[in-house]
Amino acid sequence: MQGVRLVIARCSVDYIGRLRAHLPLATRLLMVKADGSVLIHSDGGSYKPLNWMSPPATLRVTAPDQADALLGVAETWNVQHTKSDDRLVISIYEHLHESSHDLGVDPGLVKDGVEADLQRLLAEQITLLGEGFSLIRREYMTAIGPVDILARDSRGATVAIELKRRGDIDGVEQLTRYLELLNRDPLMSPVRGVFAAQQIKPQARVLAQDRGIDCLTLDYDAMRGVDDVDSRLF
Amino acid sequence: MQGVRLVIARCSVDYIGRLRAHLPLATRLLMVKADGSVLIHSDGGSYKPLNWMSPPATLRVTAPDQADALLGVAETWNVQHTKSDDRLVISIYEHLHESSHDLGVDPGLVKDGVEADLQRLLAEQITLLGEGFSLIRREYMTAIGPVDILARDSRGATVAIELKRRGDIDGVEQLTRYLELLNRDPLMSPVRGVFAAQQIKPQARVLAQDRGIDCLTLDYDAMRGVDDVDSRLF
DNA sequence: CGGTAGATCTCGCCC
DNA sequence: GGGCGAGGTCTACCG
Repeated sequence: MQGVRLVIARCSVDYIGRLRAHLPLATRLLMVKADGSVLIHSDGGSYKPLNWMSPPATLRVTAPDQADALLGVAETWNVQHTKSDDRLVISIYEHLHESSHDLGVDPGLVKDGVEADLQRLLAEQITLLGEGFSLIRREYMTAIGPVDILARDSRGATVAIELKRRGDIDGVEQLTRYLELLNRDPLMSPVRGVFAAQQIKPQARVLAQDRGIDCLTLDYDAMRGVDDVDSRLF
Repeated sequence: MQGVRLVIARCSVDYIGRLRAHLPLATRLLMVKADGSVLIHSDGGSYKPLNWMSPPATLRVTAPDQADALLGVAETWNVQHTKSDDRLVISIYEHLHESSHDLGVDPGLVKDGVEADLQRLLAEQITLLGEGFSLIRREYMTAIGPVDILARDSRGATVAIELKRRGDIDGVEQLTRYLELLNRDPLMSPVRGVFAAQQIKPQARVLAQDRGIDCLTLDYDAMRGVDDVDSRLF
């Protein structure tokens, strides 16, 4: 099968899998995609459906059992995830609308301004950290994960930089773990830390200060302005 | 306006807000909800739309400017978030299908098996932690957040329990912060920690052990089996 | 309103 | 496939 199928129906829904969830009888939009995934939307909420089944899955439509038939169920949709025990059971009481549409393959979303872009720009403009700074490398791998940026300051000391769009307490914990590890290496030690983000929350700033970590607030628009115009995505 | 509007159209999309994102020309499903929110779905992916605008928002349809008109744009949708500068611009090249449906208010999802349920069960079955354990209280508030469960062991010592469905390294960090704080209170100290989860990842277990935190794996189905049948949701 | 933490998180990368 | 981190995270809850 190909394309997306749209159904408006009065239905109730039960999900059994990582947890259990139930939707009482109401009119909803059911979206069935080609990969067997199903989304159940109401009029409202955000982009997250009320309930759903992730792909890959298979939809099997059956007649309701006698008990359900007596309650007014017209047909039962069994949506079974292909790789797990996750299951969605949709009881259709009334079919109000139905249509199918072939959309074709989507070229996909192009993003600009995510953490990776910020990292690229800061690596290019490493002297934002201070005069005489030089880049050692981005995504410096360690046993417990990658350090966003490793640099050298004007006196030759190593600096580990943790980069966030929004600087939260978790980011400080993350950088702390990296610093602990890096400072165990006598060839690397002493390594100091810089917590750089577009916005740093007060509590994160306090925790960073408490641990001797410097904070740096970044202006993405200004950094992008410095960047070569040709390298922009659009 | 009321109800959900479904449009199949050849379109391109630009989002400008917390970041920038672009969708090249392709055929997609546009879902416009009563609160002005818009979802842009392709045939594939999971429940997350390719692009979207969260409510509350307003949709304003205009004629394309001359440049866009020459490129084949039939109409331009401006979706403006009501409370921020977030904006979605949808360029409609071809309207392939259109329908509107009144869904009414949804009664909403009923869940069973989330962390709150696990917490309630563990509080009721506190001796799962060991013989002679007694509950002090759930959601014990501190300045840095709530401790999931505070209990007393058979020797009268205080135990802080951090509960997760999936025990990750972050949960151990979280519990460590709580223990640090609680142990600063001489009336409370010494407080030891227990990290309880349905599944505990190896790295989290190692970190917990390193910090003198006990780990406990929980069997939700067994715990629910012990629970009074009448208290179940469905 | 900000801070904290959960989520059927989803998504993407890299080992 | 598992582990790890980002996300326009979103969402609920509590101060």
